[in-house]
Amino acid sequence: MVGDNRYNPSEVEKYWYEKWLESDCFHSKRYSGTPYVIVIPPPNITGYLHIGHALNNTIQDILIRWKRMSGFNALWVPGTDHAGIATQNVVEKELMKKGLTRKDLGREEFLKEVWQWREKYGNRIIEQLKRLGVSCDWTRLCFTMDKNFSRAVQTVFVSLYKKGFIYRGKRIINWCPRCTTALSDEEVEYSPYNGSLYYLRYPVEGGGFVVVATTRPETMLGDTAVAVNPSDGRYKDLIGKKIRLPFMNRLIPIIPDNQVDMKFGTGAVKVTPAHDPVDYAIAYRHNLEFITVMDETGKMNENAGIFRGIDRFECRTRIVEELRKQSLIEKIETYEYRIGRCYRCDTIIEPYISRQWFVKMKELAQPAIKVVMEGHLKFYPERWTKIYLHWLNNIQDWCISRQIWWGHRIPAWYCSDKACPPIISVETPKECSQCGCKNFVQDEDVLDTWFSSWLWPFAVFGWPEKTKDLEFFYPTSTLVTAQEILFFWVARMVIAGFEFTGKKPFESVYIHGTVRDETGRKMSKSLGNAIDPIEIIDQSGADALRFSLISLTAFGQDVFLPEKFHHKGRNFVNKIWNAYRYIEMLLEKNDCSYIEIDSVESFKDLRLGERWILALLNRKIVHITECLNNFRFNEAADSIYEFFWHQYCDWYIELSKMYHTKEPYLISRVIPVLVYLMVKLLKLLHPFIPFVTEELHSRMKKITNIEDAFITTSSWPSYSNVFDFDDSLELMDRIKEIVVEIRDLKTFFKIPVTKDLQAAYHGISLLDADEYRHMVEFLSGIKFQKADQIIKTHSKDEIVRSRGHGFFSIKLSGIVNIEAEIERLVNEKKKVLRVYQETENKLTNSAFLSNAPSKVIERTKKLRADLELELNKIEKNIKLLTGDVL
RNA sequence: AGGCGGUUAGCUCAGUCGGCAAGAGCGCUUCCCUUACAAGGAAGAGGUCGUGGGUUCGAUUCCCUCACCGCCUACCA
Repeated sequence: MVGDNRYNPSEVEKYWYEKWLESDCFHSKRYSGTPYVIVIPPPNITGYLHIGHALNNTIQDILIRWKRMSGFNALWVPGTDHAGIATQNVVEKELMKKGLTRKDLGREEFLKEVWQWREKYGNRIIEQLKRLGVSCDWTRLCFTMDKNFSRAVQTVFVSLYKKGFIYRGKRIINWCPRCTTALSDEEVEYSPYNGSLYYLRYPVEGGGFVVVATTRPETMLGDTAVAVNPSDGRYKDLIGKKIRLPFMNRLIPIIPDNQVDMKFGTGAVKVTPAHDPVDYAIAYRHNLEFITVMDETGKMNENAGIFRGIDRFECRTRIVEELRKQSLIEKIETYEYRIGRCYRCDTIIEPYISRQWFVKMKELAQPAIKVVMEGHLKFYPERWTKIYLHWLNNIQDWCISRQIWWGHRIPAWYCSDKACPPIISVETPKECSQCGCKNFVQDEDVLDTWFSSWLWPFAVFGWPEKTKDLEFFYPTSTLVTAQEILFFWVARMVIAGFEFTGKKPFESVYIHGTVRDETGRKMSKSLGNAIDPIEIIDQSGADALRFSLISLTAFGQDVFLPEKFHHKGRNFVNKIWNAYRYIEMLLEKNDCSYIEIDSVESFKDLRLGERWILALLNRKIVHITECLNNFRFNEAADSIYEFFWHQYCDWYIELSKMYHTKEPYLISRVIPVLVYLMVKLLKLLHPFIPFVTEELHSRMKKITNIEDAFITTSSWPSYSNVFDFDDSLELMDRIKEIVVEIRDLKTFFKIPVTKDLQAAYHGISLLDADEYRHMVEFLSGIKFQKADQIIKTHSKDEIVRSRGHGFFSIKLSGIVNIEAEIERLVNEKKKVLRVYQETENKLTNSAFLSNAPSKVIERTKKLRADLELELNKIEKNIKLLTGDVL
């Protein structure tokens, strides 16, 4: 026999991935057939493969392999994302080890460093993806900083600017003092924070105090007003009066504004227009002064008076101390609130006023809303539709400039000498049309990484050029992604799709759940709770990882992974491996070197076992295909698992052992059917566990007439009329029932397996047929004789059982524990009686009879009949055992 | 504050249109190293389907209430 009894994935996986690549198995055809296209959510070049990637990419791979086998011209475009802030952070950290900052190097040198880093590590995650077995077309590997991609980004910027959708303005934005850059609203993550609410006493000019509550006392240095609600009786008289701001000695007005919540704090709020979005809005309405009191690193600046040069949090402490000394602290309450942090470095965000570039989103968003409203772009699960629409309907302007160096530099040019309006163009301008000067400086800032990612579905095909690829492969088919980037990426891609190509970028979006640990936390490196997929692949193989992950992830539901989750797939793959070994062994034993599958001859004059398993295969093919059509991956995976293990292996393979070596039926029918099933099952399994199926397919090729060079480029199984053996399904179920009943009886009475048992049956007409009786005898390990008299001649060493279909008895030479059997029967009777009663109630209920569909009534009637029969038999059995004669 | 998801076996979870004698994997119990597989086989135990109502002939499933867990949005300083 070939191979170890344990499947060893490591060599197999390496071998086949190389083979697939060598043979261009994952290439799409230019340009024929019906395209099915997926673009990968490009992983960040600084990233390592985590379990979330594994799930995301396994799903895509299942879809693409399934579609490829189903005859589509399947294309999966891979790529990576330059991840501006993250990558810059990584490289800066490297520099720091040498005691250098990016500023020491200067922009140009620093970018060289980053490019070098990316050459060295940028494809690390791609290599990890390959280990997962993903079938991307690697000849199309894209990067968001590729030349053509840059061109797409610049083109988009210019186009939007010309249409008036991009503007530059001084606004309050989210500022990360560590990354020293602006962030968009989406790049800020909020989390609970145990802080304090400080009640500050502001002296009113002319006597008295107003108490204001704040969580950030240090911002008081930039206060330019105190606001109260105009309908707040407490403060009516104060409106229009002035406050002398502590430390700054500045007079600031008390103003009325409806946005002030009377119920919160004291109902009076300090207004710091340059450091708070709400205050900014108030200030805008009241024409207040904007005073910035911090610098870009979060230190207090020259406007902070005596606190200049102190870090913002240190300043907070100092100010509170000082105010306390001056009796200007009313009280301090502990207060939990949500605080925004930088999604890249976790630093607390400072709302900060600065000049940035923005995209007006409202109008651009309209087609993206419409397409979903009209049902031309669908989300799976559907509930994301509402969340998507809610965001788009409330969309805010998008801050796209970043004060970093790594990224697409903003194509805005300023005259060196004069303050002309910026010139926006892809190329360096030659001459300013306003002042005629020829010297320009380019805007220092780069664009938000997502400002390039949102072009992904068409930029990967060469847009803005009108390429053949674009024409043929775009729009793409399905986008597979996680909920976290629905706004960041998905919604913006739809917007960009319509704005720049006039088309939706994809037909449907499947949003899978987030992978969490047992306690419900997101898996992340910083939490130290991450399961490393590469480690699992090393140990148990990519197939094991993929199958386990998919099987455990319900449609669109978050998944909580227990520690040994991957054992399910590992054990399953091992089972498949061994089933194959059995077939190979069987062929050897029977001198079969070559099996012609799909030959009409093999499917003639089949017995029950063959008819049954083929009919079941038919059903499975339909069901699994249906599941995949509906993104129900776990259901598909579990369905094949059940069929392969618990039908094919547990019953059909076992049944095949009933035949003697070289028995004609074995050779002419059983072996071909076994092989046929294996061939088809491997195909059904291939999208889920590509490696082991390819390996076994290649082995099958040597012994059968299958011609496909690779399973991955072979065809998906379909329903076959030849196997319309539906009558066999119920019949086989009954045989299985009888077998299980006998096995149970044997276990119950602790009868050794090997013991050659004589048994008799009565009233089970099924067993009158030699074929079926032999099956039961073989599978349950007893020998039958027909004996009508048995139930009348019960003796102590004979045990009688029944279930639905009659009686059988087994003659034992030893002692049987009659009491145990009686107890079991009594319990059984109770159980059956309860259900029988429920059924009876239904069927005597006229409302049920008149309202329920006839199908349900029929089913219920049949159930009642079965239960009644069973009850009778249990009772008779009890009588027999207690010695009552019938 | 609003929205969404969850609550089913000891654990992790399925369960589509309302009708099942409510399922799986792991774990557990008993037996078995029977020549595909001990990462295995056979048999079995284990559930008031979160609470309280409602609709219905019939509810794990639909509606409402509440509780707890989680997530996402939001300008309460």
